[in-house]
Amino acid sequence: MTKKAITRFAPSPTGFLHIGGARTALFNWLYARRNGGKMLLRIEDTDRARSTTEAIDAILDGMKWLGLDWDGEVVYQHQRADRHTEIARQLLAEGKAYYCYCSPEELTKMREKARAEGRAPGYDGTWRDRDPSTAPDNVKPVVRFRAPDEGETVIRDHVQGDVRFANRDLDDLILLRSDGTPTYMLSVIVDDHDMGITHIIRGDDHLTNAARQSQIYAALGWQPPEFAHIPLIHGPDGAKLSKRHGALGVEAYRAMGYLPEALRNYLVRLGWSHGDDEIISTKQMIEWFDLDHIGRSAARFDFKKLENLNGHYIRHGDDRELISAIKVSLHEFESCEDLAESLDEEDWRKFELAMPGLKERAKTLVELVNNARYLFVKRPLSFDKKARKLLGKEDARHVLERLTPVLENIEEWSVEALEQSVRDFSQETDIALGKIAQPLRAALTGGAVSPGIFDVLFVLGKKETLARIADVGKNDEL
RNA sequence: GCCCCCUUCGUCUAGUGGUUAGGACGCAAGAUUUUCAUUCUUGAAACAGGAGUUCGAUUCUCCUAGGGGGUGCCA
Repeated sequence: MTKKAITRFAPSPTGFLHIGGARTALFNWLYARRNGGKMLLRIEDTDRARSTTEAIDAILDGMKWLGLDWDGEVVYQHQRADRHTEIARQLLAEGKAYYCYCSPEELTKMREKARAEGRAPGYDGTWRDRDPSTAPDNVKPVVRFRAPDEGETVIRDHVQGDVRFANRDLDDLILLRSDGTPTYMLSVIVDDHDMGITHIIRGDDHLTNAARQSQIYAALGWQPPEFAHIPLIHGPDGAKLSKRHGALGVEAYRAMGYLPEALRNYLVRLGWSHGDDEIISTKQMIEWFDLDHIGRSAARFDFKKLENLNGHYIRHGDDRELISAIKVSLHEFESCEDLAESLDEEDWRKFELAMPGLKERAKTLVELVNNARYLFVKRPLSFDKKARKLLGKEDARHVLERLTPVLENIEEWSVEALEQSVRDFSQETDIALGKIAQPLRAALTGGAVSPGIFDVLFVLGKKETLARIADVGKNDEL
């Protein structure tokens, strides 16, 4: 029996969970779930100055919202610093690491010089074999890894294939800073090893690190995990994702009215495929996900496609679940603050009742909520330009007058009965249905666009419907 | 500069040493329709360029161009 996969998602808490991170988390999650394994969560906060608790909260919150749950407790990397330094000392004792007394200024000069001469701009090994007794005593040293200087390091990557690096291009990286704290490069290795990680699935930007890390694994005599470096996500213009395009935190997508399942579906198709399948449920993702079908080129973020997928999941969503999703985030929807404050039990009941008609015509939850406004407005309604135009016509108002008794006489206020009666009225009076429905829509919703008119009638109820129609008759400004 | 990676419709992608190069989003046209949507039908739209290997390359190799990543006492 093969060992169960243990993956990890290891964000650094310097900002929110952006879309690229979310996809990395999703891939790790899917791979673990697919293989009956575990996905661990580790916060890479070794850079204390840049790590914030707000960022940690945002990341955890984002993952929960996306439905990506992790196994076990969250590991905070900086809390394991002692263990990391212990390994650094071991390397030092074995001669696989050494003290370096170069000042930051010297290093900068070194880099500039190398660059000017067209060489690889790494550390030149000044202290690699130098006698520590010649060290200046006013300088606190860093600890550097003694990397092999010849031969090559090859990474067998599940996405990128075999990638070869000449060892002379990889310099002696810093393990321990001059203040004694461990760097990311040391910490990841120790933690991944100690946590029993079997597969590292992370962004392409770590590919070079993988080579450096595998050298350290070798020095330690540890077996490196399997690697899968996934391509980055770019903005619509092909440049690195920035705040201008899609590099928003996942909570921003929630605030824009996207559903987590839509985002998951969109994200999984960005770089990974399963034949021609586009609409993929989470259950299917877990069944199908593999490393072999991850593409090697960067993908651009396309809001239009996300929107389309979101519309699909809204249309096919369960009414009650959609209501819950709206309840959770209504307060953060743009221009919906008023509703977040004012909706009462009865409003929510009507909202759910109207959902079948509403969900057919919204690509985001925000759009859906705004389309539902006619349900909550208080009489007398105000009318938009198109509604005014519709109701401004003499004969349109006349139609409403003639329709009123018909509606008054309806006993059973159901969509079917309503439709039957209005259609009969249309036949008898020889007035086209459109000539009835449009003024009616304007009178009842204040606009020219809405769900099916019989839905509107039904959800509003007899009393409110009649009252809104009557309001139009009394309105002199139309 | 140096190292590494990538390149199929506008976008996400499938695919194969011989295919009318497939799907999806978007776009266009049409049908349905009480508005808007939905739904359905149809259409336009791609193998970056150049060599080579081969009977035959989109597919394999090399080069060029373009794009991306790395190059920190950041992660």
